[in-house]
Amino acid sequence: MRSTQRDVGPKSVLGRAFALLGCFTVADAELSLAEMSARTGIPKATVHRLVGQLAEWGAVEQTPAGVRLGMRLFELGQLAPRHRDLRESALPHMEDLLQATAHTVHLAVLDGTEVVYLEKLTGRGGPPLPSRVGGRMPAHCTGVGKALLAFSPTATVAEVAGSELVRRTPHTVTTPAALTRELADIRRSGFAYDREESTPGVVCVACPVLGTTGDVVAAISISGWSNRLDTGRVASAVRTATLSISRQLGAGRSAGPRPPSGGTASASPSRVLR
Amino acid sequence: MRSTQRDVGPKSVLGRAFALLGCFTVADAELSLAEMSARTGIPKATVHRLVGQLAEWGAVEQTPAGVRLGMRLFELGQLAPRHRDLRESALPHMEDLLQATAHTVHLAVLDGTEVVYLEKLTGRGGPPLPSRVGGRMPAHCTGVGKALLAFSPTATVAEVAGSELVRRTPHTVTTPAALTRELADIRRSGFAYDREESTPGVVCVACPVLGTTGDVVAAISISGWSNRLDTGRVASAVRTATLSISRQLGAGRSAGPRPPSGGTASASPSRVLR
DNA sequence: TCGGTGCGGTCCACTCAACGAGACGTCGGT
DNA sequence: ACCGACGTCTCGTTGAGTGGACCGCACCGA
Repeated sequence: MRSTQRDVGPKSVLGRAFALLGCFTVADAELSLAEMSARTGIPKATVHRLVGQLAEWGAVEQTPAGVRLGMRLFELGQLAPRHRDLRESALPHMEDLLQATAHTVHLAVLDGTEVVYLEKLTGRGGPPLPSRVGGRMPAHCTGVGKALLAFSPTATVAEVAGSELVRRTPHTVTTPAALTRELADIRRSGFAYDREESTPGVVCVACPVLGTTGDVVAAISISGWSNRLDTGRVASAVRTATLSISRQLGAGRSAGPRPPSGGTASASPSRVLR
Repeated sequence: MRSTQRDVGPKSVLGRAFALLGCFTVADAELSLAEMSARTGIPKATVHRLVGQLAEWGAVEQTPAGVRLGMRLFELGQLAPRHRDLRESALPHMEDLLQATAHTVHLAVLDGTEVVYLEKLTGRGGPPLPSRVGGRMPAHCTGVGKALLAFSPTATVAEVAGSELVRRTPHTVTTPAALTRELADIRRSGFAYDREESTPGVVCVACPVLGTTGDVVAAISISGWSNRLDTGRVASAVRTATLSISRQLGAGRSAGPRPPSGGTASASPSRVLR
């Protein structure tokens, strides 16, 4: 056997450093130097030195048991504008939704062909969901993902349609044609549904959050057991929340409206969503 | 004038990269290459190259207007174990506190002589607070900070007492003696109060969250206007929440109880907090 | 008690990745 | 047309980074 690594990672210091940080996952919160060396293919002497520098700055912490991600990364991550501005505006409304419906509320943005969850308020007695703040899911099989795609530039949609549409449940949309059709529906109605497409027995409704220039910046959803959550009933609450947030986002400073660089798939998202 | 910089930053690539990332603050969410160069003292050609590498990995994003922190940092930051485990256990209880009292709820940990806020649920109509998720405050003038210090190893307390106790309001505790005295009170009662010591007109109650081995890992507080929040009334609710969280933390996997390496200031935190 | 094993940590001569002064094209303001 | 400020790119130089080898230690089964 030729060992499990063989990254022969990037030659740049930064590339190596990021490779080391990338070793950590939810399951592997704490690793030994030797393990990091094995995973990245970086010689242990180098790992030792790099980890030392990372620790000096607070990106990782050295514990008796090994190395783990440090607080400084968390602090820095919280400064990421895409996250900060949205969370600030959205959180109160998300809390309202949680109180009103008692179901799990998600806030997510699109990144490539995946969604990244920025916030998650878990409802009591809701289903265990694979989502996690800072976690990723394929866009095509989630409510938030479809809400985001429906109002995204055609290029973005094409990228997703061109990628493999992984089947996660029997109900997952797995053909580009079906996806395109559904996105058109979402554009018309303003609502995206996930009918047990990402997790069996779980449904959700999602609505897009529009920025000042009318482009999608995020999406919010409510999820719950398919037999206990009436998506039609809570849909308007979700839309109300997203509209409030969109309006609030206008108040934030923005470096002037950016030119609509890539034709949006819809005629005018703000029209149908008024 | 000799320019405002003069960092002559670390010679290591990582040091420079971190210096660049450190340029960003809440106020400066988006910077130009030239500005980053000026602030760090790194030649612009180097900044250009490093930012390119950082962007390649997603640590920063290059927009037409400049450079800003990227999503990848947020994602990584969410994996920091100290944050993740705590948030998972604490958030539901924090939501309960918010619903029950309608006041702002904080979750924070100690880092050096400062506290870092891990979570903040803002109550309706509460005072505008300087705290922010991922933000820092001096430990000696906040409720959470004192709750954390009271049950921290003596070395930690000494470090804080030895540092300058910045006066933030007329009520701020600014002498080591007064601080030590108050910490003893907190150890006895299990409650830490902030009586307009960090922000004028704002009070708060805080309780420590204990880990499996009985050492403090975090603190939770409720804050509000001094004339509208009866700290004595909500104190027991905070304690109940922190006790629940402490118990829940035991359920998480931990690499075996670590030996109590540094004598704790209190006789036995878990006794008084039972 | 003793060799084997895997760990974190250290050393040091080599070398190539990182460096940065400088040149260039392009804006936007005057 | 001029200027200044910016992002970008080039290229000869060099020292920061490298990694094979080694050390001391803790643990474990023989």
